[in-house]
Amino acid sequence: MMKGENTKLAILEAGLDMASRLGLECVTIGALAKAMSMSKSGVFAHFRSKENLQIEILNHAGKIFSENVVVPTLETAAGIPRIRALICNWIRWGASLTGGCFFVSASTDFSDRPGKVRELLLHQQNEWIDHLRQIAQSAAEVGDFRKDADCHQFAFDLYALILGFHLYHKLLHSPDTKKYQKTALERLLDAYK
Amino acid sequence: MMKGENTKLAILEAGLDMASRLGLECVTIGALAKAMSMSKSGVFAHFRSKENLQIEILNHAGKIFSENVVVPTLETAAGIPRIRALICNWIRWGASLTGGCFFVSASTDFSDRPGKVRELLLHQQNEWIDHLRQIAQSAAEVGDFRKDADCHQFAFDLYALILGFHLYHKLLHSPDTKKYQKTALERLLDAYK
DNA sequence: GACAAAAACGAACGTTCGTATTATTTTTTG
DNA sequence: CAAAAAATAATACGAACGTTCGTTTTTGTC
Repeated sequence: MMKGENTKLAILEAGLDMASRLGLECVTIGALAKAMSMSKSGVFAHFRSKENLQIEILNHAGKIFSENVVVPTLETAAGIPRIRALICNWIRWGASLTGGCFFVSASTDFSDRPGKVRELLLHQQNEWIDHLRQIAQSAAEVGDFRKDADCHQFAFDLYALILGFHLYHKLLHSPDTKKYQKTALERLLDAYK
Repeated sequence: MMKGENTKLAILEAGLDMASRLGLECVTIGALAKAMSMSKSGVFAHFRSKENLQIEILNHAGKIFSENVVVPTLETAAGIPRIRALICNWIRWGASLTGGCFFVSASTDFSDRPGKVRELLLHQQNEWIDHLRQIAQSAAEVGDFRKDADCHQFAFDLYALILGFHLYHKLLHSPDTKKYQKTALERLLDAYK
């Protein structure tokens, strides 16, 4: 009753990392079992289907992401400081997984795979983007951004910046990635002041 | 000698589209055979290994991409017009495949899959980014950009913009994607003038 | 320590994966 | 039109896929 929850969590942890590397679709129950030194059926029993496993990985990732990236920024002053904190946390989150940000992999992986997994991912991504919009909104309210700043546009701009960082960092291994990201962020913030 | 080349090209065409949807790793010889109404072994014979198939899809995509996206812009005046033409062509290229830009899928798919495929992809992406840098360079030379514009930075900025467009368009199906992209592009170009 | 519940296991199911070998068709060429 | 060559199909292989089942081990409770 207790043991079960622990191993399940450990499986999700391993599954999340594997998904960050190979994509959510390529997380295999057999490989997961091998990584956990468990039997295939032992792993399977926790989820009862692969779709369920994917959904639980998605939810687990969302929980961690919220706790480690989003929530801590609420202790930072609203406005530009909070935006900076969010980017900082996001980079740390990406670095905590072998394959980088799990949601970037999952998003490209499932953009053409209809089903419950895709629907949940879509919901999570919309929430994330809405959060980006909200922090822009509060930046406008505290005077860090113009009053008439287009916050939807800002969410797009910031997410694009993040995706660029991810590609340069994870595929190209460009040593200047951080510099590019910083420069782009400063220019972006300036544009909304 | 003739027939073979034709069917091989048709297979690559189908494989490219499948890869844009499911990712290059999930392009399966069996599924490809079904899509072509051929036998598995008939498809296999053209490539002799899956890794070869992936490499040939990658090269085929690179050829089409060069012909349809990069080369045509050389007829446009160097500078900002050429940059606009490139974005325009890139969007059309993305729309020509069911799953959107093949290289976006492939890049996230293979960023953690060592091997020849990843090496080739990396080479292609570096070439692409260098091309982005070059068109910024020529924009600086014709006076559309500042003389001291950081062209490496511009390549990063523009690619990030493209990735943002891809996500908004392909996963979120946001109806405002085009608007966001246009606004971001104008601001980006302004920043380098 | 007994006992029920929970968790993990091992074996097997049918299917699909990539690949190899062998046969048959189709196309090109002399 | 037949011979040579190329292209496709047929068949089979071992491995891995997700899943099911029945059994065994481990765990928490009285």
